[in-house]
Amino acid sequence: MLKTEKRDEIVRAALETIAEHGFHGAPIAMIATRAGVGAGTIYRYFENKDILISALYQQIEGRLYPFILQGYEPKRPIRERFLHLGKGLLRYFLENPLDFRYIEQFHNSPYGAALRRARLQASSGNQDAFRELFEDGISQQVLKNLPVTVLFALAFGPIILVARDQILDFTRMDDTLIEKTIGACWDGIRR
Amino acid sequence: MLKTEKRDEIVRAALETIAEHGFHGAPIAMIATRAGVGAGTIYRYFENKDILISALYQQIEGRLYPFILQGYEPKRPIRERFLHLGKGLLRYFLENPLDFRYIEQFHNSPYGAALRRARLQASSGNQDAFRELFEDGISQQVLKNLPVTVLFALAFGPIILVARDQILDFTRMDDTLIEKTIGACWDGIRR
DNA sequence: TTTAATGGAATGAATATTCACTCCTTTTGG
DNA sequence: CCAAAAGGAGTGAATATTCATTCCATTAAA
Repeated sequence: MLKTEKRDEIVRAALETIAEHGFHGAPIAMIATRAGVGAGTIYRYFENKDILISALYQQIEGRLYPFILQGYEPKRPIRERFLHLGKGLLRYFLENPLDFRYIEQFHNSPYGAALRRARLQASSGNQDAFRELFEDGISQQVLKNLPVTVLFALAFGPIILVARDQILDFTRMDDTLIEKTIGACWDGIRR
Repeated sequence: MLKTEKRDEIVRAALETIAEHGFHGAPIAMIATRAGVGAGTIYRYFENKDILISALYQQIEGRLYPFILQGYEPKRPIRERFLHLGKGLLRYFLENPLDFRYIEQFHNSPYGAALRRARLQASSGNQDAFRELFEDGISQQVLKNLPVTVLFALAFGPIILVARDQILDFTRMDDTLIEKTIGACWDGIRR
């Protein structure tokens, strides 16, 4: 097996295990077994578990943002841009439940809080699409005049809950329902 | 110290510790110290850690629902009822950050999923206020015709994110802002 | 043959849980 | 009314388990 393949196997196994059982139900030994690799081998690729966890998060972001921004046109009207981003995000979550679960775990842990705090300072360059959209929308008087954090919450809160529900098998979202849901989010933020 | 006081001390210490550090950053020994109690004592009141965790969750629900339902009038119009419940919920979360953090921890763990799954079967008698409200609203054509799970998401998703933001010190919500936020949630669910 | 990579047993730290004992309150017997 | 005994809550050191991480004998690559 090539070196990069082995690394990928480890990352994949870590994603699966952690998404399914949480950080604390995912011992290194279990990840190693699932990756078909010795426990010690993991430490040849990642200094320690924390670093593996952070690297995995970054890797997921590296898939998520390009997916959402595919075909995104920053010059179009606010509404259209919002629907694009919102639907993209929800679709990504629904199609990649492991990534979604992992992101949730991450954000509900000290890692996540630290990350967000860091990003409040220097904007990270990817979430900026959203921030910019909201700021544009406010100044054009298309969106409600609320703090950006609140607009974020109105837009993404429902997406997160809906995704969680589907993954736990409490709902099944089809394309029409996705459309309607993001439309409803729009109703929440628009003026 | 009376027996019930001691039990209360244990529960209080567990809430503090878990809300602050998560389930796994809250060893029994730490909870015991904070409660001013021997580690073994906890096991006189709770069979094991899992049972303590569940009991604590139920206790929080036992405070939350009465708070929200205070002054709630099931005969009033849908909109009014929704604003009442929504504002009540958000206020409770903002005023009781430990409870909120705990609830979040709980729902993002296997405990939470299991609980919700159980409740889908036999409706639990307290969340029913919300379910009833949404079902009424749909049949009266006041609310969007969407699955109840989606309406839940639209209504509570933003509340949860906004509460989390304030607790992590990313926003500060005052009364006006609470009002506007719940109003925006209403815009999301109304037809 | 030499070097690097690998696997997985060994290690030690952290943890939940148990249990033998202490101490105080209540009950009993005189 | 008092002293002795019983009951049971409380304790925290001891135990058993679970982990992340390290180490080194073995294997593969060069």
